[in-house]
Amino acid sequence: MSEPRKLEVLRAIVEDYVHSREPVGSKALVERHHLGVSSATIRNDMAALEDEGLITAPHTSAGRIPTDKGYRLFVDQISAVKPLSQAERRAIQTLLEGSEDLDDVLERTVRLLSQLTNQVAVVQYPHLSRAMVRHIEFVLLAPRQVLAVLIADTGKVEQRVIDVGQELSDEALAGLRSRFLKSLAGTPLSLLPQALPAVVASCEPSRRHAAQALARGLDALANSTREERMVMAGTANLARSNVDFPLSIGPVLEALEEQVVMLRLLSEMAQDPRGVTVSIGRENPYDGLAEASVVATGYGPGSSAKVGVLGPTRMDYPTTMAAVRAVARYLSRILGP
Amino acid sequence: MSEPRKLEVLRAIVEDYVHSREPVGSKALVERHHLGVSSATIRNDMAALEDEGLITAPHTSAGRIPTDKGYRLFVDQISAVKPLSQAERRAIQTLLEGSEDLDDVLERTVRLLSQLTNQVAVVQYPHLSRAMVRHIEFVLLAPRQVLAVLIADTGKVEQRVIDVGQELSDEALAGLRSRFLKSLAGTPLSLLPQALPAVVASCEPSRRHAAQALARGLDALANSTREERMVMAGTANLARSNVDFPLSIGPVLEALEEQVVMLRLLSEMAQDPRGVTVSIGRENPYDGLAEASVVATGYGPGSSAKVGVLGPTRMDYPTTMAAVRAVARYLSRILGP
DNA sequence: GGTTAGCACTTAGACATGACGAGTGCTAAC
DNA sequence: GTTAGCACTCGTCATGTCTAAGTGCTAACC
Repeated sequence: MSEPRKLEVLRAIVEDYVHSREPVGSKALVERHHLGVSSATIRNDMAALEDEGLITAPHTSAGRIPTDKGYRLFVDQISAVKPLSQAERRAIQTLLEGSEDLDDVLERTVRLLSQLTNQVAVVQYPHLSRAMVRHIEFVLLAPRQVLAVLIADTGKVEQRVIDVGQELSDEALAGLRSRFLKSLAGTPLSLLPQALPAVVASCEPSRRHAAQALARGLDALANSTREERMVMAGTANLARSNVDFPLSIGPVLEALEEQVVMLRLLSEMAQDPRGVTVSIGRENPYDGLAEASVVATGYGPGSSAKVGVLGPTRMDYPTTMAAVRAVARYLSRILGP
Repeated sequence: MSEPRKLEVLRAIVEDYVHSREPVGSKALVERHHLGVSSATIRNDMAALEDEGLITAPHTSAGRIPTDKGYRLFVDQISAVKPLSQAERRAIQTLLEGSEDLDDVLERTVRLLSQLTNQVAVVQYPHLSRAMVRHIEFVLLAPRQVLAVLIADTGKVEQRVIDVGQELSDEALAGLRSRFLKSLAGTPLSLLPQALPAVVASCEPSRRHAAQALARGLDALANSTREERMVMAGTANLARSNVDFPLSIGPVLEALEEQVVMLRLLSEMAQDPRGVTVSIGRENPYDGLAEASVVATGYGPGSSAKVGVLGPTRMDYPTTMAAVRAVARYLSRILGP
């Protein structure tokens, strides 16, 4: 029993099953792929694959379907990269280049990716770490309430209402604003936590309290909110393939709606700097996604933010991986310097 | 055959069907509701109701289920307002009061509403019309690119990148900014289109071109983007009741994802200033929602923005309507002056 | 040793059959 | 206008049978 042929059989099973959604038997296999051996031989190979836990039979006399482990092996060792068609590349390029706003870019990206893959696409807001403070604005909403706006040189704008704990005049606030702005303009957002105390210390003691509150607010602005958000598209694709989620797509929709779940999942996926990462079925930490796979990769500076696709474990991995990788590349290029 | 009893029968059918999801027969009806007449009489009434197109029988020997028209009559004439429980009222109040940001308020609102009704909740961003310009900021991203930020007194922040068509120095831009700001601060956003030309005219001729571009940008900021967006929650509830969408929930998800469809639907729903509006099944202009109903109402200034709930036609209208109305009221109060 | 052919065995799924029950419509009596 | 009674219609469920697909195993083959 040759080891290479066994892998070839696994590959054929995965491909056929992904294509037909039906358990694939030994006979159909030798017909569709010219393996050069008889169905009986394939049966032996299949029995071996089943012993290794790579495939399984839904019932005694049905064909085999891949297990999570089988998909894993397929993805890791067997599948070949499937380059995108010229048309697809062009579609990516033209669609993404027409956008201006960051929101706009991300929105177009998910739509594109979900159409390309016929799955659910998600993209995380890019991390701010390398961005620098371009501008800071404080607006007095009420005597004690200040709207703080932080504008980064990447064109990203963050806002938050802050209760400063003491009454401030417009003039006082303007003074604070110029002090903050002078000290912090050009500071990388990642260094804000270190830089803020000095600014607070330089303020007049009578306004120290308000300055403290504002500093805390800015700190939070830099680190939280947006990068903890994501955009999503293509949930309707889940319903189309509802055969693939026997238990109903409810839990999957719940996971998608609980953005926290998705974000943790994306950030926990092993960092493979060279390519896309795949999380298959029960490998997912969240139970609702036991029948789903996530294909994701990083983009942007340091590949820190993630873009990816979610679909049934029975998914066309090579194509999906290619699409995710290509989209991430274009995305990096557009958002890049 | 008494007319009032016929309506009573329709009411009973709707209520039982909503509760049990099963066609309801004449016998079960007299048992569950003490109507004081025999099942045969009910049968006569039912036959009459069927003739009028208010109920229908899925097959010869099954009970009856309401038609869209039947639901319509039920909603318009029969259903009694079902006040929320004390606990629910408190839940609304505490949950919504803890929020600061507008985004935050809307997000909490949809979550709350979807939990309250076990349906999909949507809320449209409030219209800006009455908001006033609080602050304007221009940031030079590149020699010709300006990031314009418009801050309204409602705490809303809008941003956009504008190509000004000519090179600007930081100083020049600061000059434009202060000119815009001085003229426009306090202007209602709805009056921006009229106010902007005067500002442009007051600028130095050499910067007229840039000022024009900036004005166009601000105009767009005030009128577009956000109020054309909506927030949504509870899509997972669709899957739970997938029995109610025989054709699969795919088309419904598509409609929800195409925000344009939902926004048009919401805005086209007849403006009943005194209460919530209901659009039932095939009354919806969009085919994918032929088995769905939308319960919505306006909120905020002029009740111009909409908040609502989407679910199967087989839905508990009285409760849903009460929840939507209550949430809209709290929302108006919080966002109010 | 690996490969093949053949055959007995298992099982899901499709189909027919019949009993049952829920529900209707109609008619005649009240 | 209401009621009781009865014949009739269907959907559902349980049962049984048959077929096609596919396996596992054994014995022969190279």
